[in-house]
Amino acid sequence: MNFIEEIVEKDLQEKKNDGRIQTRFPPEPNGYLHIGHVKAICMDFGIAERYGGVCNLRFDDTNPVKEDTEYVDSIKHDIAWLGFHWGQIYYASDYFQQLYDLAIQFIKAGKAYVDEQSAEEIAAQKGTPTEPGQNSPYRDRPIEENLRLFEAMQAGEIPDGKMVLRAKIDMANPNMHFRDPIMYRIITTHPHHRTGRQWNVYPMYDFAHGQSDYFEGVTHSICTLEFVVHRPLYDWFIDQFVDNKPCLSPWGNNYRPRQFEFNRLNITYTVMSKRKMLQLVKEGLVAGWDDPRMPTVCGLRRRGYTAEAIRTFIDKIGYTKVEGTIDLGLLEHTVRECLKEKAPRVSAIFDPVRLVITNYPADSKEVITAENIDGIPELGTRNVPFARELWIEREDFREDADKNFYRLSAAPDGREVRLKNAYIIKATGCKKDAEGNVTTIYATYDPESKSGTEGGNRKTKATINWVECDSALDAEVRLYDRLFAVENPSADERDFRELLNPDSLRITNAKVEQALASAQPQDHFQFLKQGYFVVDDDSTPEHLVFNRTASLKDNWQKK
RNA sequence: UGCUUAGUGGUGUAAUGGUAGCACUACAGAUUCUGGUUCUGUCUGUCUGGGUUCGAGUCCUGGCUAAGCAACCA
Repeated sequence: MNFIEEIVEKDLQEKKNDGRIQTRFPPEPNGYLHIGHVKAICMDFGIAERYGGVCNLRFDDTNPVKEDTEYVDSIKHDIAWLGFHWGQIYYASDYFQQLYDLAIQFIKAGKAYVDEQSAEEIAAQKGTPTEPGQNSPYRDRPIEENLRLFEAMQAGEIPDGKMVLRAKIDMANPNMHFRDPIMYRIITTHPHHRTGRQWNVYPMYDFAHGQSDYFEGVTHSICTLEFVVHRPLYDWFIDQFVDNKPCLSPWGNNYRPRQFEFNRLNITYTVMSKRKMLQLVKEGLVAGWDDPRMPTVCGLRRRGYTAEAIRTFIDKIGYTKVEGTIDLGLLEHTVRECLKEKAPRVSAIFDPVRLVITNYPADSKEVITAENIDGIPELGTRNVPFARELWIEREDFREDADKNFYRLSAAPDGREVRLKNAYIIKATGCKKDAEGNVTTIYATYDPESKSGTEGGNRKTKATINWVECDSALDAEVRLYDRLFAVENPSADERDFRELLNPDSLRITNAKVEQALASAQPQDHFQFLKQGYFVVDDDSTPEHLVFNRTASLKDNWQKK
């Protein structure tokens, strides 16, 4: 149980807010969801699910300069894909009229004023964390004038940037957010994606978020740690009108939303900033928001991460107030765990070299029945053609092998190697081209050693995989690796674009077994000894494309 | 030199005054028709000084360190 759940259980026991639990997930529709958002999603939706409450989806669309419906659609799609269910869909823009009316109330109560200074002047007066700020010369403007000017702002009579509405609080407050925060600014350059040109003034986050929570009846407004300093202001704004009669919330005068904060997610070798992701996309450093190297939900999905794996990962890392960085290795471990009992095993040869079994009849062919996953017969079987000529991995053969090399070799120790699901063979020699590269390997097989038969029970030091030459299919294989070359790109003083891993994508071709002809996008496979792969969205039966989700652990290569 | 938040193995997370545990990583061994998987074992930890207490990771107090906060972003 994490600390938020403890708070919720205590609130439930104390019957706070009539024992009601309501959360919200409040994305700004200005980018695609990433795995950091998933942590928040699992919290917001998870709390509601576990404690009999509801979690609504609320788009925090108070800045038309950055926001777009493109993002609204992708956000909804990604949440649903993750397996969560929202109650209602709301938009902060649903409350523009209520917020405007509320702002008028603030003005009438002498708690807000229209400032005509430039952004620079306001910033200069704000002071610093260690020095108090100074009052604006417009701070004590008469209420009637404030009212008239605010209405003029909304009427479109004032150009962008010429006036703002500020709360009149305390320019010397040690919390910078209390130094007369801006409540409203004028934006006429961009139409709003939902309200069009209806509004010329838009509320700032601090004046929109808490009030929206309040209008909706949110009980636990859960967010990340950078909002801790905003919490007193969140409470202050609500304090100013919470006792109004009639009550501005349908939930009554005893209801009160509360904000709680947890640590955001950081992962090694990646960035979790929407701004940086947008830059990678715009500058073509990745192929798009759904590039399989991106930490976005759509990127992870295209990479082959399952919703289950992502949710399990979030579950493992927990929620605290400690800011840290999670090992990318844990995410990879989680997806391997998830896929290992789901992904059918198939052969794919990345660097093929021909193997000829000289004592196997040239005109003969057989079909081997292989379990999709060894030891899990419920997952079915597939047919694998076998014949005299096979593709095997170049690195599975060495002319001169030492004792640490278990695989195929014509070395005089007479070693035997098993062909996965088939026969035991022994190398007899090889042919090389003028440069000395092996072009063909020759071997003999033991006809009595077929897998599943009595004679096949013999132990071999190694098993290698193969694809029969005639029936093999060609496939494009995209080998993805970590996006960044350094563990913590955000902490590096260099520009983050200089820190990209030059080997984050390697494209190669492979010979794959016939059974993959019918593979559909998003189908998961394990290429034996290579790793987990997923069929790319661009894949077609004529041009198969596989993305590497994660490699297999390899204790041998490491040495 | 302000306000806020936080310091438990390499990483993340438990222990709510009573044996510092779990997961990942690393290493070693066993098993294996994937050098995968599985199993077993090992290494490594309470930021620091003082105090309260029979007993402190936990409570009190001083210090140190880190992060966030000065957008007409959210």
